Amino acid sequence: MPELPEVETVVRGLRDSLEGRTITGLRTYWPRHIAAPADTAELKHRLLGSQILSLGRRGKYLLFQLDSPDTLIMHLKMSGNLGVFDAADPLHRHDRTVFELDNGQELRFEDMRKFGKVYLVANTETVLGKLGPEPLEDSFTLASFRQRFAGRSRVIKPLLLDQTFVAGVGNIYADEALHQAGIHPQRRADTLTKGEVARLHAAIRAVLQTGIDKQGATLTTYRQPDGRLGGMQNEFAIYDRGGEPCFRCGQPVVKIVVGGRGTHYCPGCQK
DNA sequence: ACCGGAGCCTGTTAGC
DNA sequence: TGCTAACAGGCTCCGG
Repeated sequence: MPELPEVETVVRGLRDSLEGRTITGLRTYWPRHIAAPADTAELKHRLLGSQILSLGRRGKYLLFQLDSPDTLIMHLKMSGNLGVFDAADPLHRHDRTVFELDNGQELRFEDMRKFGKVYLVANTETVLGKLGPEPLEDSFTLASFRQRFAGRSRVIKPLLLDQTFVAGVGNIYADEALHQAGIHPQRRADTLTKGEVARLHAAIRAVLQTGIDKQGATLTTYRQPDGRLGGMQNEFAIYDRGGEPCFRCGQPVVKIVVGGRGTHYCPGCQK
C-alpha cells in the first residue's frame, strides 16, 4: 500500500491527535514488528514517558520526534495503517502494536500482512541513511535528478523503485509517472534523452503531489487515520487499468512484469 | 552494478 | 460451487 502520498496523508492526519501527547504504555501483539531495539524491555524503558513533539516523514517512513534523545520511526510496508482510538474501543483483528497515550487514547498500528516495522533509534541515519532525495523538496531539481542518472544502466522502472535513487516512489506512482512522461517501463536509464529525463522529473513530482491532494490511493487496506478512503484510485491513468483504453491514445493498457512487479503501460504512447 | 529468486505474511481473486 | 494458484501498495538477503 503506502507510498509517499499515503504516508504523507497519514502523518498529516495524525498530527493534531498526537503532537504534545506523552506515550504512557506499549502493547505488542506481534513482537517481530519491533525492529529496534532488539529487546522490548529496553524499548519500553526508553520510550515510555516520552512526549511526542512533532511528526514528520522521510520517504515512506513516519518520524515521531520525541523530547528524548531517541526518534520513533515506523514503516507501513504493504498493509500497515495507523489510527488513534479511545482505549475503550475494541481492537481490530490485525492490530499489532499499540501506543498508549496520556489522554485515554491509543495510537494503533494495524497491519494485516505483518511486514510493518517500528524503530526507536538515537541516530535516525541508521534507518534513513541510504535514502535518496525527497522528490517534492525544492532541492530535488532537474539538474540533481540528471546527475543521479550518471553511470546508471538499469531498467528505468526498477530504478525508480530503488529507494536509494529517489525516496518514496512505489509501484503505483512509478507506473503513473512513466505513463505521464511517455516512457516505456523497460527502457534502460542510459537511453533516456535529456527531454525524457526532464519529463520524468516533472511527472514524478506531479503524480506524487496529486496523490497527496487526493489523500492517497485505496486499493484494499489503506485508510486515512480517520478511517476514510483515499481518492487517488479514481485518478489512475494507467495503474490497475490493464485491458482498458488509454485515456490519451485509446490503445488498450498492457500489464506485464518488470523487475518482479506488476507493471502497467500503454504501448501507444510509452516508447 | 545489477538481476532474479526466495522470504517475510495474510487475504482476496482469477481460473479451472 | 469449491479448490488451488497467483497476486497484492515493500523491502532484504543471497547467489550468480
